[in-house]
Parts: sequence; C-alpha cells; structure tokens
Amino acid sequence: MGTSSAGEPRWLTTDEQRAWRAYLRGSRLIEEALDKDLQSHGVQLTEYEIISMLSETPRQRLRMSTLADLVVQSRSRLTHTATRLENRGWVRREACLEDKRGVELVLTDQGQAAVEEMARVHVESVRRAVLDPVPPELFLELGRAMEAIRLALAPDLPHPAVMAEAEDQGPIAAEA
Amino acid sequence: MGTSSAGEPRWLTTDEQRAWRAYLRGSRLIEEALDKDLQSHGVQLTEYEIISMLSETPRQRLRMSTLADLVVQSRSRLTHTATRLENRGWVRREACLEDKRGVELVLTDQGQAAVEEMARVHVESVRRAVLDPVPPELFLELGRAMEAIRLALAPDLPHPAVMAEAEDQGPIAAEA
DNA sequence: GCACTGTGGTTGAAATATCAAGCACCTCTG
DNA sequence: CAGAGGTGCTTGATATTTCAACCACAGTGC
Repeated sequence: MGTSSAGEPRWLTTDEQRAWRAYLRGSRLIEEALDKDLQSHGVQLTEYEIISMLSETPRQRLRMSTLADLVVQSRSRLTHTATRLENRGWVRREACLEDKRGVELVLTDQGQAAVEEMARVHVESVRRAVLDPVPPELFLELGRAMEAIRLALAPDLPHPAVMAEAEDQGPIAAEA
Repeated sequence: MGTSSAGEPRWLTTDEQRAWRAYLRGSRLIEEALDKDLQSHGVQLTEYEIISMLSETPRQRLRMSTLADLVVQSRSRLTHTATRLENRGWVRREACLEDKRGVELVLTDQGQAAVEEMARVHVESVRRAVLDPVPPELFLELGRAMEAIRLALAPDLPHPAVMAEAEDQGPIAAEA
C-alpha cells in the first residue's frame, strides 16, 4: 500500500486515443480562436463569459460564488477578475441583503453596452470556429456528450438559466 | 464603415446555444478534473502533454516549434515551461544539427520514467472524467466533431503521430 | 559576399492565475 | 448566548502566462 500502484490501468484503445487527442487539440484551438477575436475588444474569453452570464440573469446580478460555479472558475480567480472588470466600470459590487457575507456582482449600464457590442463579434466567432465546421446534427451530439460529462463531474452545478426565449433573439443572447 | 457594425449577426438558436454552453462548461470541467489529478504528481496538464508527446515520438525528441504547434501553446510559453521541466531533469535541450537556429527538446530517462508513472494515473483520470460518462459511440462522434474543428482552425498542423500500434498498449500510450 | 526579409527561439517585464491564509458572518449545538 | 465549525469572499505572496522586443541564423536576390 505504499506508492499507489494498482494493476495495469485500462489503457485507451487506438480509437479512443485518437478521439481523445482530437478533443484535446480541438478544445485548445477553440479557446485560442475565440480568445483572439475578443482580444481585439480588450477582453479575454473568461472575462466575457462573466459579464455575459450577468447580462442574461434577471436583474443582471449574481452572487460571487454562484457565478464562479457557473463559469467554472475558482472563487479567488473570480475575485481578482471582478476587480479588474470593476475598474473598467463594467461591473459593480453590491452588498447582499439576506447574507451579509455575500457580495453580488452587478453589470453596469456601461457593462451591458459592452457585452452587447462584443456579443456581435463573439457570435460570429463561435460560428466560424465551431458551428460552421461541424454538421448541425453532429454539433448537437457534441453538446449531449458534454452535458453527460458535466453531469458526471459536477452533478449539482447551478443551471445556466438558458432562457428558452425566442430563436431569433436580440443582444440578450450574449453568451454566443 | 466606421465602427465595424455589420448587419444583425447570425444569433444562435436555442439548441445551438444550449449545446455551446454545455461545451464551454464541460471543457472547463474536464481541464479542471484532469489537472487536479495530475497536481498530486506535481505537474500541470499542459506540462504532462509536453512530456507525453515527447515520449511517443521516435527518438523522444521534437523541435520546439513543432512541439508548440502540437500542444497548441505559444512558443514563448513552451520556452518557459521547457525550462521548468529541464530544471526537474525531465527534459534536456539539444542543438539542432541541420538548422542551427533550432533546438530540440529531448525527454531524459528520468522524464520517461516520470511519464510512464503519471500515465497510469492520467489514463484512469481520463476514463473517469470523459470516457465513462459518455457512451462509446457518442464519444467517437465527439472526436469526429473536434477533428472537423481542428481541420477548420488549423488545417496544416503537424500530425500527432498517433502510432497505429496495438490496441492494448503499454506505457507508450502515455497521452491518455 | 552583402543586404534584406523571414523563421526559430529566447528574454524580461507586465499581466494574470494559483495557493494558502485570513476576516466576517452564518448556523448549529448545547 | 457562547462556542465550534462552516461558508463567502478577499488578500498578498508566489507561480505561470503573455506580450513586446530581441538575437542568431536561414533563404533570397543582387
């Protein structure tokens, strides 16, 4: 029971390996592409995800920790990033009424405007990098696969509050 | 033609949006999970990718820029990371004969040993986080989707040299 | 051979992320 | 209500990443 050395691991088959590799590289390329496109507007993808998430929420506000879970970032990281966004005037911190420990991050009007503008760029970016190259049905499969993974890794993550609104939505559909 | 404001962007449909969100969150969760498991061995996923890639290459060596492309990292980043790995004695730099500008990163015996040990952990990690939660056929679909994306974003990226060896491979099948 | 331009890789400083405490408040128990 | 232990968020130090030069060499045209 010394250095955990269980029996032979369940190595991947050639197919599995190929698919896994494709995933790993693809996911990095996607991040790279989306990030680069947003850079031109002075934000990183992770920053955009934050304000975008806020913009879709009922009163454009979310508790820090909820938001951290939604975008899969550490609380510490979110704190630092929020401070940066605050300095740009895109978000503002508000004390939480019910729970005095809590802090709500609120999107400012300026922030809302920024998101709306960037959303236009970002959605094209997503289409070019991800949607266009993949046949529609296959893309939905991909979504299902990822949903299964999410379910396994973080069963009780708060829901993204995907508004089931219209299909031809306006700027509110900012996250993509 | 002032502030690039083309017509209405092609917003995502509800389904597309849902799938895209699932992807984004899932991919972050995967990274988080794999990274955490490797942390216990003192490496990050991105570091592991590097030495793993080296271990699968003919003479356990690759040019810096080729390697950078393979793992989708900036050259600068690879330079820094390579230095760190070098300090741990896992890789060594060697001058390139044909091209005197070039540098080859070579996996040391110590590095090889490290990869082989970590591979055992990592492969289980990948199974738990990704393979197990997704039905086999769906996972292959995911691989196909990502391959299509790779083709669109980086058509002429060097090939990962996935050795078409046996299916029940030993430690060489390190990347997963 | 000498410029000129491009590529491969590195460097150091600035930006960002991680990690380990820490503080303030909440909740539960007695 | 005191105290113990937990949660929410922040802080500051450290580690990593990015960004903008930079140097050395390769390739091309003269």
